[in-house]
Amino acid sequence: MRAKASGGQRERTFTESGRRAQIVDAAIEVIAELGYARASFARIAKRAGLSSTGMISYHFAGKDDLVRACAEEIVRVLTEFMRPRIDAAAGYAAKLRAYIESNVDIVGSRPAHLRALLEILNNARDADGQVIVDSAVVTSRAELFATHLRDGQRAGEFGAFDVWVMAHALTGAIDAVVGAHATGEEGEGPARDLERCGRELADAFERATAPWRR
Amino acid sequence: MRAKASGGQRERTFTESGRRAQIVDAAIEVIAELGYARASFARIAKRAGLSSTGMISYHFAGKDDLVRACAEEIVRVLTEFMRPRIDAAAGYAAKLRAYIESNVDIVGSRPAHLRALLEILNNARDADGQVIVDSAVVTSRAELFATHLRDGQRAGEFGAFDVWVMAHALTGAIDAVVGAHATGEEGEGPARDLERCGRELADAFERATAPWRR
Amino acid sequence: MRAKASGGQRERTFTESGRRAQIVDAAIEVIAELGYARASFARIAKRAGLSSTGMISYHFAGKDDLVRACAEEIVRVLTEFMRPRIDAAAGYAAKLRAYIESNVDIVGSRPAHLRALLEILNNARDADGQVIVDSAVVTSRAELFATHLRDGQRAGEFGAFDVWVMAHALTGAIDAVVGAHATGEEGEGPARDLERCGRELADAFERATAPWRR
Amino acid sequence: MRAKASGGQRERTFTESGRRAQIVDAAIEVIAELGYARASFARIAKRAGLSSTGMISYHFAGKDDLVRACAEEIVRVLTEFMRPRIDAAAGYAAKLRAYIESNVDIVGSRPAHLRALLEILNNARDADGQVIVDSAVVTSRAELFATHLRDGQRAGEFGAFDVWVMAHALTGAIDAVVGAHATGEEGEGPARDLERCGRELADAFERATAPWRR
DNA sequence: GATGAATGAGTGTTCATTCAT
DNA sequence: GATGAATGAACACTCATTCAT
Repeated sequence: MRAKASGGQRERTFTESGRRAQIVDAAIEVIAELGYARASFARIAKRAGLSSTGMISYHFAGKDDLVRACAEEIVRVLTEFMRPRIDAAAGYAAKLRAYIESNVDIVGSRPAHLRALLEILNNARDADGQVIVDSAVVTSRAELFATHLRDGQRAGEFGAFDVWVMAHALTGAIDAVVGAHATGEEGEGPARDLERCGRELADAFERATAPWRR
Repeated sequence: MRAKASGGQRERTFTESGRRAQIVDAAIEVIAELGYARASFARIAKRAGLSSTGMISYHFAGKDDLVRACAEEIVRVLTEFMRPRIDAAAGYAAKLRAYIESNVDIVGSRPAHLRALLEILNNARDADGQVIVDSAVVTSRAELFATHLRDGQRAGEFGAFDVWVMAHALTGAIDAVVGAHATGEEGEGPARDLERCGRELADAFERATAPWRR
Repeated sequence: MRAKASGGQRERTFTESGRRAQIVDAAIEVIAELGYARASFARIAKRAGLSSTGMISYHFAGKDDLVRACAEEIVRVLTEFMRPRIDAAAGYAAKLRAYIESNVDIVGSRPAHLRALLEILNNARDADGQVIVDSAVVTSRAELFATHLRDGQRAGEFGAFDVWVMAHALTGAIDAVVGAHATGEEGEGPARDLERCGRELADAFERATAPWRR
Repeated sequence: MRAKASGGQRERTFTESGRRAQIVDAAIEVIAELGYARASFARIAKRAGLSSTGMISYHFAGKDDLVRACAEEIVRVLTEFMRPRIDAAAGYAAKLRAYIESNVDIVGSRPAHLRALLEILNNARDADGQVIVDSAVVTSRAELFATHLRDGQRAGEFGAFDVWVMAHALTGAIDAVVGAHATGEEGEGPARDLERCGRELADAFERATAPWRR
């Protein structure tokens, strides 16, 4: 009787897709604003203009399912934002810079999506304490980096560092800078605009990854 | 009837200190294992071998107080581990390397402490959604970095990067590498030992921060 | 997911109104019987035939909200009982008598409502120790008296007493007589029926308020 | 081993009496300030400068016992304050006036004692919901009034009212005026000083009780 | 399809009281 | 005499989920 199980490939009616999208959007907003722990069905339903939480349970198999749907939607939106800029760049180093800069820039146009994604990646666990979306999203991001870095090394555009370490350092650094900026903590010094932050970060990793004589 | 408020300066009896320490240790373990959101008083009490959650409330003014006590204990332990190595290093660059390497190494000897600290920093908020331990710990970490980097720049050991961005990139990168290693996700390639990860990460930031010709 | 906040103007379904009324009735009974302090959600739920206290929280925003709803319901019932008799009386003195007598009589038909109201007025405070329903009910009662007395003085039906003192004396006297009668304490002497008590009290205040030569 | 059972006639050592008195004083203050429901052993112990609530349980058989001791102490103090003024008055009517006026005046010199007494009378119940101090204190007050009024009637100083009703009206009126004044609610008009309130109230009951032609 | 009332386990916290020391 | 750690029940309240309608 129930649709549920977002992993399934059942086709969805328009209204169901509409409701699902509406709920996912509301959930993303609430998670971004209140954090994962405080993002209850009740608050999400209120934000979505729904009269009861039952509606959410009706459309999603459970909280895990909803969270996964949110993560997928966020990744879709972020990718859509970053893809063109990365594609436009020529060469591994340039693509890496495009990735970093666009990832940082995104905090300006989609701050909620980014905050929500970080919340989900850091906190979402199922009843057994297992991470919910990690393998589907974050690993792929790091692995994607790793692949890119390895390819760039082979092409001679990068130096001889450990790609696994560098890939994770990269994701962590981006998230931290973005997070610190999003929470308004800008420290002393000249007002920090996003573009400059992105450029600085890209500069740092350019130096870290550039070929060098060992 | 307890002075509670960890900030207080009331002297504590031996038994009370013992119980507090016991509870803090249990809380750190539970937070590390189950994540902050699932670390309830009930679970912490069970882990500590306590008969009721009331006992925790008896020794701590509230969850916030317990969490702060955990953070302080973790920082104390981590500092104790890292301090000698950092002090032994001579020069800004060497000290930075010592910090990074010892911070990564620590995941081997105190994995729970590190995981718990990250959980707390990322998730612990009070009823109003305000971060609980940030200013006392994480900001000071980034600010400490920023100060170190700025001093190093003046001494000519570092290049002309933005210290705010670099400091946050540094903390984020360390936490990400450490976190990825702690969760057992080691990707492909040769088995990654911690020391090598620390060295690689230190290498990367050495290149990123080294003086260069603009 | 309920609009809650009894002040809200959301329309309610039939079932919801029913449940709310049912809970309010149970709460009034429990407060009257056990006193405000002992009127916990658990006891109210049991009295209302509900399976859990969560149900009460579902229909009311909190204990304060429930208590306010109780006070409103009680005032509604009491007003319904007294209004016709007061309206039927002609002149300030006669209306005062009608108020006092009907207020005392009501203890016969709605003893729980009266006891509960007194309990609420005397004890209901929020977390900060602020009175919950005072301004809405009890003050208005004393103020209403004061206005009535002042108008009666201007019309020459009452003497030259201080209206503030008299108004509070009036409310206090009514509540005390009603309370003493409700708790079954009737002292010695002939069995005291309610009507006679009301008449005696009205007589006393008639003498106290009647015009006199200073 | 334990002293306890305040009703008992065991002689007490000096320190024990001292501790008891100290606890009773603290309890009276806390009840007056926070209300009966919020006056927990923990708060009373803190106010008394005690390190644990165990101390209270050691000296009193339970909360009921402590509350009874408080009521007795309050009545003792109030009586001490009022007795001389009442004794000095000659005649039933004059004594009644002295009682009312001194009772109102007392709010100026012992506001906490009065508030605490009202809190106890209105709220203190044992586990079965039975009033704790009523028979010992409040009834005696009303009964004392009733006796006084009856004697005055026989002496021809009072009219032919029902003494039970008048006695309770009197206690209720005094408590209400005193309570309203103590909570700062003074309404409009000229600043209301206590003496004037007492005089007004005494005037009102003088008129209500004075002999009249039926 | 959709609703919203209902559930029961769970949250942190406070409570009066006990008891070994 | 006195202490303070410990207890366990109770508190109001939130949670994700279910189910008759």
